[in-house]
Amino acid sequence: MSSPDFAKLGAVYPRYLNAVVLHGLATAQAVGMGPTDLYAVGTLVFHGRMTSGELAAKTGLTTGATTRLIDRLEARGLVRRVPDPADRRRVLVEAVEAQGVDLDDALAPAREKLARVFADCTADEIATLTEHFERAAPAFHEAIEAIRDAR
Amino acid sequence: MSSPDFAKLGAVYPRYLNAVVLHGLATAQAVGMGPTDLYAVGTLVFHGRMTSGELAAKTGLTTGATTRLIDRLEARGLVRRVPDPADRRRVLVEAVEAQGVDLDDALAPAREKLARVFADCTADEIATLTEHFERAAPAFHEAIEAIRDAR
DNA sequence: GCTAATATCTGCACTCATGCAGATAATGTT
DNA sequence: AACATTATCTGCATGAGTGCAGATATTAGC
Repeated sequence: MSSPDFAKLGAVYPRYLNAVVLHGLATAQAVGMGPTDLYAVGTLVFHGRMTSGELAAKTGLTTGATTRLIDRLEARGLVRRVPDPADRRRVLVEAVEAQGVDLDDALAPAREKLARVFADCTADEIATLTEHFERAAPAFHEAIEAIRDAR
Repeated sequence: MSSPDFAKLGAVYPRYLNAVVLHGLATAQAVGMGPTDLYAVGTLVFHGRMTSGELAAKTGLTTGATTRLIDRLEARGLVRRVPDPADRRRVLVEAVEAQGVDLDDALAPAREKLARVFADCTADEIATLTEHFERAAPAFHEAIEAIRDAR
């Protein structure tokens, strides 16, 4: 068995990440969402319910701007405000499970085209890919923390 | 050999894509770039040099707004204007190969953490992943086209 | 050569997200 | 019970990105 071909990976991977990010931006634009809104929803989906203040910290916005952010997302039905029973000053924000229909429509092409890519894979390959995705996702989130802390 | 576990993939994959997009947004924000600027640079890197008008079509902006977009990117040194020798009305825009140092810094954490993920893979796994990235990138770009055309 | 069409650029105005500062409500502290 | 602290929200102002319409330069057609 030969050693891993990291050179080829290094050539392919940046273009791949680029494509994923571009697709994310195109999707957001298609449903009329700005980058902050997209980021906030993604953060809430990943980390789960959090307070308005925590969301402000994650996004780097002031608490005032975050209030407006939540207003926008709530108006779109992407997010829900839940009063914190333990501390009635606080507002918990959570992503609504059934995301908007328009968002679903915008993601349909990617779903279809990627399903075709995955369909050609063997069971072993799917297992390899799944494990990679499982490990890479936290790595990206750690990198996000590092970027934020560096500022 | 069992059949591919698409159920698990379906559970893991959206969170992974979410993480990639979030990281892209955080990176852009860290270097003070807006979503359009990020999208434009990514498009130029992927598709290579193109005219101002073509970039306008890709981004969905008017030609006027695109002029300002190119101004911003050029001021940052991310992009270069090249006069078209065949048609002197036209301006070709191309990504500068040596991207800004600050962008490189912002990507460093991701590089490091992902290198660790890839380091644990066998040569076969790297090959599987590389092939997937190679096939998925065009799929995302096709999806982008589909989203754009649908509007 | 003259006119029409095309590509990019510029002036102006507008929208929208955001920061800032103060207001309101709730909790903790003594 | 009074006061300080904390969390979210609101009013106002600002700035960045964008559309629109017209200007300029170049090419194509007759």
